[in-house]
Amino acid sequence: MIKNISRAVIKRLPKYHRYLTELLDRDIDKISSSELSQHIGFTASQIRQDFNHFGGFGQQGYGYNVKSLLNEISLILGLNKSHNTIIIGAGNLGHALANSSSFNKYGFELRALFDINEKLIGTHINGIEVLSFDEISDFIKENQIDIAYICTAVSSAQSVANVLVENGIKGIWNFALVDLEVPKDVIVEDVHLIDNLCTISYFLKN
Amino acid sequence: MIKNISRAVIKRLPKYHRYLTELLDRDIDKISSSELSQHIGFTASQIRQDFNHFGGFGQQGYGYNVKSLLNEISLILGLNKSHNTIIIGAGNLGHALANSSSFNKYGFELRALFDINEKLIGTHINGIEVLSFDEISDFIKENQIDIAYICTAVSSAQSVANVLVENGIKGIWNFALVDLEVPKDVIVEDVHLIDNLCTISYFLKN
DNA sequence: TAGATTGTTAATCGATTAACAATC
DNA sequence: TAGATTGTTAATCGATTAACAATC
Repeated sequence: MIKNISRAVIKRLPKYHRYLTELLDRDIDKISSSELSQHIGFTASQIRQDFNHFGGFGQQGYGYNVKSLLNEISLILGLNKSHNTIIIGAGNLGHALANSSSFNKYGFELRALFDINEKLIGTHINGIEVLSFDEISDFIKENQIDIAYICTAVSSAQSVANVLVENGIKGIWNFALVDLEVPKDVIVEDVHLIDNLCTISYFLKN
Repeated sequence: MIKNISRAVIKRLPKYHRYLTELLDRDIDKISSSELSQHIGFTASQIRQDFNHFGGFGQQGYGYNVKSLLNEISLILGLNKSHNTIIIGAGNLGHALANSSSFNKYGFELRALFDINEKLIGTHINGIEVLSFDEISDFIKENQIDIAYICTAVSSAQSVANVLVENGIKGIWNFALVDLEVPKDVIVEDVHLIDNLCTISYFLKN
């Protein structure tokens, strides 16, 4: 994809993906932008614009073929191939993420967890081993890891990120409440959960 | 607040809050929009616009007083008073959220977890009891619960939401991968974690 | 008073929506 | 061919940025 697609568009793609998967499961093979609009909540116009950023996937007078549209969106999102992932920090959150089955369905395959706590090292979570953080460099290289989830305390998140970057990790999913500094070719997605609660709190008042 | 403030503005407030708290901890009592801009990454112009949606908190020629600005933002977000919360679903994710200490710091106080699994009922997580889902109506009324976190499977999320709504809950933090249908006076914030991974996957390709 | 920085208006930019010609 | 619905251009809307007068 050479064109610069806005982040807003990209953020809508997973929702399309999810709903189209559901349609496919229900053996529905055709959908129009207006039908999609009713179910998904975006306007039909926006839906057509979104798809046309990547080329026309539909057919005039007919609509979109569910299977091929889903396939195109999977390709755009890079979900056609699987990703090897690791978790750094095997605390409660690391545990929860390691146990999440839905990531596997999308091809995000957890290869290891890492921690510095001796008591955790060597244990298994959902069949995946917790390794010593000291081994992370070798592990990343040997296992072609694409994406790392940072589930550590705030105090160690940046130094963990540095190690990840040094070892060539290009995708970081950061759960620590800190803005990581990384080279700009490294993708960081932050999940600052407390921000969500603040939003709820704001709207409860209003 | 009568004016309709855009969601984009609200979503930036927690970041201001976080950075101002840090400044306060470092005993810095004054900051200008341009200094704030350097640290936080938004433009100085946007920062001033953001604050002026709620009234002028600064002083010309001086800047903003950290303490009073932080106080104003706390008030806007409704963080001056605490919120009673509950978690529905005491699985891995429920566990992780129950153990998160940062929510307490912002005044979100967990009062109970609920589950239907007999083995979990009666146990404690981080000192908070897991109760039977059957008791939820009484509990919500007796404990003035404001916000509920849905950490159940997709299949039960909507029915859980229905029960919450019936019992007057106005704020729902939904971790299940489903779009809940609720009356429009109920605030729902979704955390669809897989969407984040899809975004990372997209940008890794590009 | 002079310098600094806000508050606020105007200009720009980008995203969404509307409209309709193209075409299946 | 007639009807339906896309692809695409144009219009609108909203959010961000720039500029500067107000004022501490």
